[in-house]
Amino acid sequence: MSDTDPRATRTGRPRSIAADAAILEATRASLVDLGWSKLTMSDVATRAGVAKTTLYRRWAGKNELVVDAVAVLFDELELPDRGSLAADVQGVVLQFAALLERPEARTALMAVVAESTRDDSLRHRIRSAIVDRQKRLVLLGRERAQARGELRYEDDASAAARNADLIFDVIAGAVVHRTLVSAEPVDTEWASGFTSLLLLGLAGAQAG
Amino acid sequence: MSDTDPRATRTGRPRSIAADAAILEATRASLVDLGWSKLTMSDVATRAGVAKTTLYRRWAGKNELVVDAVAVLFDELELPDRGSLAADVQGVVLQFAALLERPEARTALMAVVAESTRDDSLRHRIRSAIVDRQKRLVLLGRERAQARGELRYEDDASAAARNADLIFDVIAGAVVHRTLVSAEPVDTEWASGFTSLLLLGLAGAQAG
DNA sequence: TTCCTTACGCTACGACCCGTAGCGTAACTG
DNA sequence: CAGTTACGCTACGGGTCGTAGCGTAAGGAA
Repeated sequence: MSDTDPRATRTGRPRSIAADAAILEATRASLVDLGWSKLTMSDVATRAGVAKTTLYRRWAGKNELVVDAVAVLFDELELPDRGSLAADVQGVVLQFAALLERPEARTALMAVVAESTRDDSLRHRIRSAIVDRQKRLVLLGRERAQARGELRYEDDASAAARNADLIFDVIAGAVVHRTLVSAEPVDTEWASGFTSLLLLGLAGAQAG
Repeated sequence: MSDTDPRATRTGRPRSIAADAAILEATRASLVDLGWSKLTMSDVATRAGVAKTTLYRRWAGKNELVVDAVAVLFDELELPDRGSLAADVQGVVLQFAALLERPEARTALMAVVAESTRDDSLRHRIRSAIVDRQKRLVLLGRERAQARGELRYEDDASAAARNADLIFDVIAGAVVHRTLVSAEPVDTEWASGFTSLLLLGLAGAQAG
């Protein structure tokens, strides 16, 4: 979570896992109250009832701390089988949108992505802690659609992977852009319009 | 640009427009060298050969300054008629992607969007300075496609507006997400795959 | 238990940036 | 000319950063 994690039987006093939980919780609370830019390490430490030095012993800085604090929110994402590809897409869109409604996610997500443009290790951390958690849903949804006969099984494995990446960027990108850039709500109506656009395409959606 | 702009014949020494240009140029340079998080007002002032107080006389802070500094990059966006809707979409995707290749845009865009989640006035500034510049292209592209007969003219004006907004979020969102979150290049191949997905839909693109 | 090792809380610190006030000077208007 | 506004410069209090140093707490090993 915080550092290299050699769970080998180490000697000495172990790190308090209660402190870990308290710090991440305090980080989310601080994000809600202050937002990304005004969040400070001192404030988080105070809220968590922990010394500031303890934070720096576990996280390199604000970026890494916030990524870990927000990552757990993405564990909530699920993809129950709603019976059809369209229903599954719409469901995941609304679920992701609900996540972006949370102020701690809104203010933190774009900020850490912005930082990651100049920090490779941060980008990898975001990928494994957040992005991969979302991409699972795309792969799962495709499998189901293929099993239902709604999508073909693809021959070329690398082409299939590229396609999954494409669809992931389209879905996640559209929801994020709608929510944070256009600052308009992702309601059922929008999700339904987006779904039919994704499934039928521009001309097809207009006809149907 | 910087403030309320009552171009009424004002008395006193006028603001140096040369300083404006130097400041915005210095801001972009500082973004390239330092990135968003390490950019400081003092640094920009020094680069521009201007007193720090001059910056604060024109911009409320780092957020507003960077938005204005980056906004001009979006003036480059154009939509030459490439003969078909598909070609126009692919063209605008590649053009937007090229813009996001510039380090000053990469590091600044997501950062100011993140800040805008807690600052309404900043959000409005981004909308008028950046977002609207992009949305023009969508409207223009749709007009052309309708003139070509590739898309229907829509009866309901509000539904048409919602549809344009949807398409805008899908295109811009996908490119941004691919570039900054997935951190993969938007090359001709990806743009072509995205275009056929957008036009034909999931099933259609797979068949074709 | 006693030693060894590591984590913790606390304090203090230099470095840096923020945003503003105050001043004298420069530039333009009527 | 006088009046008005912008500019450069300096200085300041307030805040955050990230680290060092210390004594203490909590585990494992002999």
